[in-house]
Amino acid sequence: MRGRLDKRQAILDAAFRVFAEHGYERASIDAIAAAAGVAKPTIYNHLGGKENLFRAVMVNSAEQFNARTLAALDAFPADPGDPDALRAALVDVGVRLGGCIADDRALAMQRLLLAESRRFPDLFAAVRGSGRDRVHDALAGRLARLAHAGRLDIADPVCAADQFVALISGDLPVLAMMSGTSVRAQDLRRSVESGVDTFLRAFAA
Amino acid sequence: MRGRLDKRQAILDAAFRVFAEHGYERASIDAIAAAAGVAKPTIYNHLGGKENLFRAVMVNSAEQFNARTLAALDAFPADPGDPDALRAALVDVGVRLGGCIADDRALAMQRLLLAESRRFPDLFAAVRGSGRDRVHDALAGRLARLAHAGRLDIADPVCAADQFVALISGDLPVLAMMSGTSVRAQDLRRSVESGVDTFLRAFAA
DNA sequence: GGTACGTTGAACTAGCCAGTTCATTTTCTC
DNA sequence: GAGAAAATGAACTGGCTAGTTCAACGTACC
Repeated sequence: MRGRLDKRQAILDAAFRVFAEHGYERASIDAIAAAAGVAKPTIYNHLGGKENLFRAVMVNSAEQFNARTLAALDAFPADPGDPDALRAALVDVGVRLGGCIADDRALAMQRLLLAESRRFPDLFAAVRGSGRDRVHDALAGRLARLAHAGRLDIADPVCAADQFVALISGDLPVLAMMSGTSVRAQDLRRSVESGVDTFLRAFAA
Repeated sequence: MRGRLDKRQAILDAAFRVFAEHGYERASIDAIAAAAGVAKPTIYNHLGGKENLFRAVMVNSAEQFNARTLAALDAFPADPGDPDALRAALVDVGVRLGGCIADDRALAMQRLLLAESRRFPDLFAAVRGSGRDRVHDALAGRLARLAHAGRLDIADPVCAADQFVALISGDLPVLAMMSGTSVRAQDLRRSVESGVDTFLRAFAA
């Protein structure tokens, strides 16, 4: 590690923006340096080269995304009580979780990971190991607890967790990524509410 | 339209492969020409340039994908009869539909569309207008018919169609795209079966 | 203030690539 | 077979970019 921390962070932030805007190939180091307010050699001093820079940006971004997603699960109720409270609690968690998934930064990150998956196969492992699997495990644990409390009737909590996530977000993230637009809050909320309703029709005890 | 049809098709096929392998930026016209067995100027004669070529490849690919996906819905039963037959029929359709969605070519296409969505915003409209919306509409229509036949209890067929697709595929396609692997048939089948089971727990009459 | 380290702006290099040109060959149609 | 259109291989052009170099300047620490 060399150089000033504030320079390094400015580089990472700027690089994320430029990569998100132009994609890996068309994001030039010159543009990133200008956006970061540093000289081009400074980027090489700190991050070594374009590939390393991209890796650092992606790993950094994934860590933030995962932390936010796990934090969204802190709102998960151990036992919310009656069915109305259960629905409200699941909608709340769904909106929080869906908010993380559908966040513009998260979508930009995912699009970059998808676009560059062939060039950076190691990044998939980093993202999956540190994030998606842990989030789904944590969610499965919470669903199992609700089942144990007699609120849900679930045979396989891991599967139910996967389906909960699939139901609340549907294809909103992919469509937003493709269209280059943001997921609107009302669209997300509607998706979460109908997703939770379907989830409860299937799994409420 | 100039040139020989077989040359044009060879170019489109080869271009798809090279774009899928290397992404838009790193796919060189030289490489595409070599893969197609044509001279570089032939590509310019037929397709005009790299951007037009990419558009033609994507539109062509999306049309094939959409035709296949709509055809998968032809297996949808008007009224399969008893609950076991309904489940079996939905699993069959799910596997067919999921097979289209998770097909390697479809995943490659989607990854390219996602990666290049900012450069080619018009492609999203082409894909959405000709495909995804029609497929979901067709699926909603068939679900509504099952509801009318008293087999399903569905308030909103469009929403139910979206959720059916979300449940059967989950995040298998995205994970496959990110990891650069294929969706395994057994994984897809398991996802479809548990997805259909959840769907029926929620919506069976 | 002196020293060491980090940063800078400008210039450079080598490689890559989309698009173009052209004389020649091939293919197709009559 | 003749003529027109399509295709070819080779070479070229101009633009772009990752990475490098360097003298000079800026910053931090003692």
